[in-house]
Amino acid sequence: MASDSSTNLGVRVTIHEVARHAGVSIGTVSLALNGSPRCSAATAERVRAAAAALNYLPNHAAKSLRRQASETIALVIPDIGNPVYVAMAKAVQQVVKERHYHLSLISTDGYDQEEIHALETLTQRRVDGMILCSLRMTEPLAHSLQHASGPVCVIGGLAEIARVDNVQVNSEYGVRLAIDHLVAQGRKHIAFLNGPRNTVPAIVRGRGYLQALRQHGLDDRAHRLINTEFSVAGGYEGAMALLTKHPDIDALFCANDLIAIGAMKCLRELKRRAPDDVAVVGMDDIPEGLICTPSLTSVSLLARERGQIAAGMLLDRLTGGGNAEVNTVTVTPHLVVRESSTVGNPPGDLR
Amino acid sequence: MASDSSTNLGVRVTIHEVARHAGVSIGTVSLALNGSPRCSAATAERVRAAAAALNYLPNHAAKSLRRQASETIALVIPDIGNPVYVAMAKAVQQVVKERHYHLSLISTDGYDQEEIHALETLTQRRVDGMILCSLRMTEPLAHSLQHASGPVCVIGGLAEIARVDNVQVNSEYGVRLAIDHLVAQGRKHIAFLNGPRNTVPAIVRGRGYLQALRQHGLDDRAHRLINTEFSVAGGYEGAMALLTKHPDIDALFCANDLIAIGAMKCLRELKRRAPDDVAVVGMDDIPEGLICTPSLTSVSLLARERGQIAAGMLLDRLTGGGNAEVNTVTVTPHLVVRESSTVGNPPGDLR
DNA sequence: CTGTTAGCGCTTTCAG
DNA sequence: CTGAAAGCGCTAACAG
Repeated sequence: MASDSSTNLGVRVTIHEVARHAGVSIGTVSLALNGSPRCSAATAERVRAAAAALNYLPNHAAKSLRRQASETIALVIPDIGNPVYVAMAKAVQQVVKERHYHLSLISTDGYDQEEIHALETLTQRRVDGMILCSLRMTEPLAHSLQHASGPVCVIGGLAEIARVDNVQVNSEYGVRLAIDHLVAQGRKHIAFLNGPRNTVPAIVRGRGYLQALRQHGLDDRAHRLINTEFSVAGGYEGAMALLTKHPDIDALFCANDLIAIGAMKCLRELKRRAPDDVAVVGMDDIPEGLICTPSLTSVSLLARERGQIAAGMLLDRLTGGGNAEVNTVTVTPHLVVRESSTVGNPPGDLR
Repeated sequence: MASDSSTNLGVRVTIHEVARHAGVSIGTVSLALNGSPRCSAATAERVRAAAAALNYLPNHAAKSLRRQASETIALVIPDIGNPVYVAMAKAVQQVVKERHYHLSLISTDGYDQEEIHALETLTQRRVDGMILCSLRMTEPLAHSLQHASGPVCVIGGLAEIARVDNVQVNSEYGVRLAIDHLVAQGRKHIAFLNGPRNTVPAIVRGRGYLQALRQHGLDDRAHRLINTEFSVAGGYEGAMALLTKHPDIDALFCANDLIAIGAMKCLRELKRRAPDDVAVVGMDDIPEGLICTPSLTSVSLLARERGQIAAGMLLDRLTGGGNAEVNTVTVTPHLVVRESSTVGNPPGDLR
C-alpha cells in the first residue's frame, strides 16, 4: 500500500532509485537506458527491468539542460483556423514522430510579434529547430531569423532576404493555371480576390494575376483586383464590393479557398449562380472545398508536401546529416477542377 | 564585427555574462530579473539594462529543472482536423497566454496510446498540468489519470471513473433540444447518425436520442440509429446506408457537424432535398455549418466556453488558488436554428 | 541589499 | 565494463 509499483503517485522516480534498485551506479543506468554498447547486456537488461518496475521516466528538463537539446521542433503557422495549415501540421507531425522528435505547434493568429517571440523559444532552448510559415516576412523578422540560435526552415515567404533553408511553391505558376483554366472556360472578366496587401503571398499572387491577364490579351488594369483578409468573412466582403462595382464579372479567382468560400456565400445572396453566372476558383485545395455547393475548383499548393519536406530538411540538419549550404526546394502546384468553374460538364471525380 | 550587441549569433548568453556586465553576482541577477523586492531598484535597473544589451534570454531547461515547473500546460484533443477542437484550443490558448503560461497542443488522432503517452509528458516534467479531452475514457486511461504526477482537468468523458477536475456539457439535454425541434417541425421518422460505438459521447447521445423519441411517443426501437466515424466521410457513408435502408426517414440528427455535413453531401447525391425532404441537425456548431448549403442547424456544445473554463480551473490549481476537492462544472447546450431544418421559414439571422 | 553556494536530474568524461 | 565526479544554467537558502 505504501507503494504501488504499477504507478508513481506524484513521487517522481529518478535515475538514483533505478540505480539502487538495479544495484548499479547512476552512470551505468544512464548508459544502459541510452543503449550504449559500453555496458554488458546483462546489466542493461537488469537496469531496464528496474526502470520498468519503478515506472521510471527521464526528467526532460535535466536531460535537455545537460544535452543542450530538447528533441523538439516548433512549427509556426499563421492561423490554426485555416485547414490548409492543419494539413501542413499533420504532415509535419508525422515526420517528426517517425524520427522520434516532438512537435510544438504555434499559431501566430496574425500577430507579427508572435513570430519573433516564437524565435525566442529557440534561444531559450525549448526547441532545437523551427519551421516558420509566415505571411509577412518583415525586415525585423528576417533579421531575427538570420541570427536565430538554431536552425530554421522557412516555408513560403521571401527567403531571399534571409539566407536560410526554405521550401517554396511556385504560386505564380499556380495563378497561371487558374487563369488559363478560366479563360479556357470562356471567361472574359476575371476578378481577383487577393489577400492582404502587406503579405508576401498576396504580393506574388497579385503579380501573377496581372501577368496572366496580359498574356491572354485581357485588360490588366487591375481594376477588378481587391485586397481582403485570408478568411471566409474577407471573401464575402470582398466579393460583395467587387460584384456591386463591376456587375460584368464572370469569374472570381481567389487567393485562397477560405476567400473563395466566402465569395460563394456572397454569390448565393446576390442570386448569382456559380458557376453559370460567375465561375469561382480558389487556392490551397482544402477539404472544405468538397463540402460546399458547388464544390470548389482550386489550385493545390501542396501544403502537406511542403510540410513534409521542410520537416525532413530541418531534422536532417539537426541530426547531423545536414550539409553546410542553404537548401531550397520548390514544388509545383496543380489545378483540381471541380464544379465551381465548369458549367455543363462537371468533372466526374469529386473524390 | 566580432560581436553584434543587438543579437546573439548562436553564442548563448547566460546569467553569468549578465552578472559580469552589470558588475554584480549571478544571484543578484536572478533576483533582479525575477522582480524580487529584495534588490534595490537601481541595481535591478542596471541588471535589466545589461540583460537587454546582451539579448539575454533565460535557459528554459535550467529554470524548469530548478523550479520543478515548466510554466507550460498541455491540451490533448482527439482531432485537430475537427474545427470544434480548434475553437476549443483557441479559447485555451487565450487564457493560457493571459496568465503567462505556454500551451502545448497535442492531437491524438484516434490513437488511444497517444493519450497515455501525453500523460507521460506530465511525469517527464515537460508540462505542469494537462487538459484532456478524450473520446474514449477507457479503464487504463482513467487509471493513468488518477495517478498522474500533476493536475489534470478533463473535458467531457466519463469523469465518474476518475476523480479529477472536469468540465462537462449536458449533451443529453442537447440531444433533447434537437429532437424537440425536429418534432416541432413535424418530422416523424427521425434517424440518428451517431459516432463510434466505443466512444463516450456516442454512448451518451445514443441514450439521449432513444429517451427523447420515447418522450415524444415515437418508435424507439433504434432501428434508425447507426454508428459511424465522427467525420465527413463517416457521415456520408452512414447516411447512405440509413437512407437506402429506410426511405421513409424525414430527419437526420447527427452526433456532430462533420457527420451532418457528410450526410448533406449524401442527400445531394441521392437527390433528396434538405430540409424539404430530409431535415438535418448536427452538434458542435462549427463555422463550417454556415458555409454549407443549406446552412446547418446545430446544437452548440460550447466548446469555446468549456476550453476557457477548463484552462482557468487548471491554472488556478497550478498557481495555488486551487482548493482541495475535485471541481466540476457543467454547461448547458443551446440550439442554433438555421436552414437545414426549417422549411418555408428560414431564420433571418445567419450571422 | 548583495554574494556565495548547494543542488535540481541527467550525461559524460575520466579512472579504475 | 562500471563507478565517481564534474557540470549544464538557474534559483533559493543562507551568510554577510
